[in-house]
Amino acid sequence: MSNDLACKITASELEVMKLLWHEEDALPVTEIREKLQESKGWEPATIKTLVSRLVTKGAVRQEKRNVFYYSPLISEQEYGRWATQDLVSRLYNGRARDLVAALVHSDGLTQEDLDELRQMFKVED
Amino acid sequence: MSNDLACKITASELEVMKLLWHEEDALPVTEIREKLQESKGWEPATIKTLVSRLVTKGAVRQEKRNVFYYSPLISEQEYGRWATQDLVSRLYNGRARDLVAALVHSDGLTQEDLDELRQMFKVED
DNA sequence: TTTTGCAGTTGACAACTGTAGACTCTCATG
DNA sequence: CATGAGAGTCTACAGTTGTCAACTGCAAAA
Repeated sequence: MSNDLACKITASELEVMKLLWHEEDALPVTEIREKLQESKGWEPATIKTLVSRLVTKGAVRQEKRNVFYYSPLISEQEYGRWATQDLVSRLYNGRARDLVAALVHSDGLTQEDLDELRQMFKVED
Repeated sequence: MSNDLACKITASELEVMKLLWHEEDALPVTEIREKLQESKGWEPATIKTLVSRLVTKGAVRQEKRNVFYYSPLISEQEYGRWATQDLVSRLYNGRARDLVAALVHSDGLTQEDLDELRQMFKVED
């Protein structure tokens, strides 16, 4: 809703973002390639395309050192909020509580989850 | 995750589903058209396409009376669960509680929401 | 019965996605 | 300095999505 452009991250691209989010520093493609090649079985070309598209979309920064280094321009939290809000507005007419309610009433949460959430709500006052 | 085929409902198609979900009975295209034409500004052709695609996908039943009547084959809850699970698995590595946590820690919930949720968690034991 | 409007079906077409090959240029290594 | 690996860029191509027009028949109105 807010950050329109940067947020149209597709499923495949998201995998790249997740990798970048979990690293401290910017990564050279080499490393991105290595990790995703193994975990996703993608060809190097595919990975290069995804990274490029993310750069074009403004979701990733390309920083010139010897070789380009890549780091996220939008944070995981930011994207998470956006994606969640998107779901909420598309499906629950903007009523976020309905999303939680649906989650609670489905089998999506373990007892442990519920406990932890209850805890969270206690503190969150 | 579960109902793979029927669940690949796109954003536009979802608008049709939402309309159908909020009706008791099956609707003839006439009515679907009227309502969406007004609320979405879509051409009749567009609406017909969306309905057809939903039928093809098995998300909507086409029932022959004088003219075809349409009704949802998957429920709003069912789809909601699927979409939520999808988000959770794509973004939060399957940890549903993280989604809720993100929601709670963002500004996505009003005080009222929080109250109601707290209530829900109390009962939900 | 003829006409006409609209439901239903097909086709269309551009943009976006998933996936990947090919080409070029540069840097490290021999 | 020459060479080769691989980073970066371009191109490609099929499938999906958002939008819609054109055609075809049926059923109601005239």
